[in-house]
Amino acid sequence: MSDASVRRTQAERRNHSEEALLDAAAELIAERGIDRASLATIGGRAGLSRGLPTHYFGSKDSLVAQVARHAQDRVTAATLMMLNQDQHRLDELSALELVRLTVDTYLGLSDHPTAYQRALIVMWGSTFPADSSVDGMLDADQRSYDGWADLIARGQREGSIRIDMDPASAAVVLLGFIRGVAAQLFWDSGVADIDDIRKTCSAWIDAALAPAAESLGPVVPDGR
Amino acid sequence: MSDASVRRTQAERRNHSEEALLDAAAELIAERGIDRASLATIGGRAGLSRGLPTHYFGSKDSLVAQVARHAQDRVTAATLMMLNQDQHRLDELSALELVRLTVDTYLGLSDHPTAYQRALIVMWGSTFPADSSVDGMLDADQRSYDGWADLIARGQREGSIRIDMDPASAAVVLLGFIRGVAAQLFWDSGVADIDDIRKTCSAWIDAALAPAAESLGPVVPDGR
Amino acid sequence: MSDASVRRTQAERRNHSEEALLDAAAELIAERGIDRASLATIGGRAGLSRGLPTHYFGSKDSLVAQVARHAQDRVTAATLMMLNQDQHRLDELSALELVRLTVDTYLGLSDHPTAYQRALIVMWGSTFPADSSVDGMLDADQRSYDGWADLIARGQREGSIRIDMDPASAAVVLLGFIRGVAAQLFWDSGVADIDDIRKTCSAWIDAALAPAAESLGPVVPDGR
Amino acid sequence: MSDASVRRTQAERRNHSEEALLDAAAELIAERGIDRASLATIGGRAGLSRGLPTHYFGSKDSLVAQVARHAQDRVTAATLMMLNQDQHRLDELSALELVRLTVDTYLGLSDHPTAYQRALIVMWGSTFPADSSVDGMLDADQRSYDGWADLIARGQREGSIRIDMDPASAAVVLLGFIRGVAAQLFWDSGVADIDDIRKTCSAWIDAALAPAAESLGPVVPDGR
DNA sequence: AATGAATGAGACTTCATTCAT
DNA sequence: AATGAATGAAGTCTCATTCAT
Repeated sequence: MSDASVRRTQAERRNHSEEALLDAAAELIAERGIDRASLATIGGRAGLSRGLPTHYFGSKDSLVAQVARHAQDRVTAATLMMLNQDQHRLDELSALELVRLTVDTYLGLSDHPTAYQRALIVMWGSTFPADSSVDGMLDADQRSYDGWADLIARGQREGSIRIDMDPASAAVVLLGFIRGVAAQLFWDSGVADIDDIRKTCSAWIDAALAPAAESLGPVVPDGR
Repeated sequence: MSDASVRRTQAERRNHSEEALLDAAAELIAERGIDRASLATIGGRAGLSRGLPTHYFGSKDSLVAQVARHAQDRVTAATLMMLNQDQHRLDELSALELVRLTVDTYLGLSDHPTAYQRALIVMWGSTFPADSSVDGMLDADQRSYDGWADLIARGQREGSIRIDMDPASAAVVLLGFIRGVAAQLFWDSGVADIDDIRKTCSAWIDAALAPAAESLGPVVPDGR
Repeated sequence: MSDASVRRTQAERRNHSEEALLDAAAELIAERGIDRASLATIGGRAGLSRGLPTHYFGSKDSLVAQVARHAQDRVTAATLMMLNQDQHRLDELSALELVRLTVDTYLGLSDHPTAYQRALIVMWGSTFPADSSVDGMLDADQRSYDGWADLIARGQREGSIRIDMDPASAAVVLLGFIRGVAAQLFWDSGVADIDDIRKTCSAWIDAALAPAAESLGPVVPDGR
Repeated sequence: MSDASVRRTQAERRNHSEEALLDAAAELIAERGIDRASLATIGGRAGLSRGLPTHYFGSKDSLVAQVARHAQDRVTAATLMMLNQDQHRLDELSALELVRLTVDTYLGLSDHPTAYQRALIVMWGSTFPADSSVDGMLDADQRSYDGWADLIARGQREGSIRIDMDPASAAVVLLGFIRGVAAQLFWDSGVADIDDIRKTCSAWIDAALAPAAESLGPVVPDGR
């Protein structure tokens, strides 16, 4: 057994090291931000040498891009797993319920967010400067947008989501909403009760997306 | 003497230079982020010397803190001005209307955001890392929270805002929402029509905050 | 067994790999210089693994030394072959004619220099720094000097080369001349016509080495 | 007096430091070659800090380019000075005499070459790799070529240089000759007597450039 | 025998900061 | 008051080399 962990093929060693580096990178990015997470520190945190991150990933940008991809995949997977654990029959849910549950699950994860979740938000924050380009975030973003927009459009077709909204606009708002709230939650969690906030968010989403019969009519009624 | 108008006092010059440095800093932070906006570049952009930022502000952290404060003040002032321009009698508005208008105005500014607005969002993004401390952002944040929470509480008292929400939680969510959407808008503005998004946001806020009669009942109907 | 032709012995494979590595090294040295030709790149260029250069040659210095030796051998061999191809009866030529022909042949090769020729010049250039020691170049240099000095001394004895010159000095000058011109040719070949330059060089050598007086008339007499 | 050296204007300090850095760079390039002369060492050798070279020159390439320019200027100036010291009336010399004297003077300098002279040769050697670009060497080269070609053409017009040579080709060969011999001299000076070599070179140049026939007799006529 | 994983020294560069002018 | 010269820490990246497989 101990043999197995000591004697490994080179491929195994490589895989293990890469994984360790990605994990360490995510942790340090979550802690310090991209710029202040140095490659040397990442190598050290992974229990490896200073030079290995560059050696494997070629450049910091490239490593960061990999972290972004990895993080996205992990978070998506985690969300899906949580959804399934909640014993919902996913295929029976309406699009609206799916949206609400996904967001709720995601924010629920935020209670004890993984390094990758935090890293993802931190990396999002790093894209705010106009000249900044966090490689790999654009792709990921686009995928997210499209996913949400599709889901919303589906909801509109099946009647679970109000139709007086452009799916694209709604996706932008929704994504901003989720990320913005998550960002607040991760770091100001002292400020307010997290379950309270989850409930509030669920209610918001319902109120905002549900076809809402008569409630929406008067919302922006006579004014603007 | 007639000199007075030409030769400004040292205090005036100092004021002017400080202002120029803050402007330049905001611009560069908006463009590159805090870490990549160097003091030398800031001095240069302001048309002043390389050493002046340190000379005036003592340290980069301190300069950044000043930018944060300055930015917050400016953005608040700009929002107020826009609100007044729209010839509303502010004191006649309900708290809900005030929230909606403020957000709408703020996002409207986002169409052509000033350097300070963008800098503010960028600096917000810089606070995401767990260990990060952008001096001056915490204060500002707290002030914002409190302001929104107060406004919401007032709305609840006067009946324009639903009462089944903790004002503190709602403030967190609201602030996350506004900032998150603004962040998306600044950099993905190509993605969707900005007016569409403003409308969507207004509708969301109404839906989320309005007392909403019967709409809330069935939202989270059977359980949670 | 029939295997013999397909399965080469290990010795053969080793030979082949070593050759491939030397070739690749020469190419990369010619392209980038010694310092910037990395062992990994050399392995890759040879179609072999990254670790093989060190494995075979022990160290970079050692590999470079081998390249130097190899290059010298190759270039000498190529020059001899060209001389023979030109169907001269080498043993009938005077020492002066031999010098002239050798130089001319060498510069003729420079029209389409091999990687080894270029590498040799590049390595020569790398010896210019005072502290530099390109292993193996010193030996090679000494051999070259001696060869030229011997040839010149022979010419002086047989009367084809003027006697008011120290053979050693003349060898230094001659070698500097050839290499310097070759270096110019390889990289500034656009500057002037290569055949023109060859002719000029031949004339120079004749003028410089021939026993004066009547020597210049017949130097480039009837032919070339 | 000591005051003067301690209290200097900033411009003086800057100038002094720049000069010191260029000198140190030339020395170290001459000793180790461009690649192995590190900026840190250059700063140290100049009695200044590690970071200053980049701080002033922006990049190593840029520093090297400045060294090249500086070196060329210095060497040219030194050669001219030597020529003048030799109490020749420069304007009375024929072009051929000028060529011979210049080369001779230059090689004479090579007895105790300055750091800049050696650096220049080393940098020339660094241009041999095909992909190499030592910024500023190309310009310098072109200027040298043109200068020599002009001088040769003038000699051909005035009759002191043989006309059966393309000035451009002759310039290439001449430059290769000088540099090649200088390269040999700097580092193999043990090999042969330097005065012998100078004489040999002078004789070569005369033999090669003089208008043939009767020219060779008197070339090294009365002594040297 | 051969591969390539891993290390760590050393290079260039950026930049906040200190200090002389 | 203001400038900018100078420093040195820290970061990214390259690469020869060592070592396990």
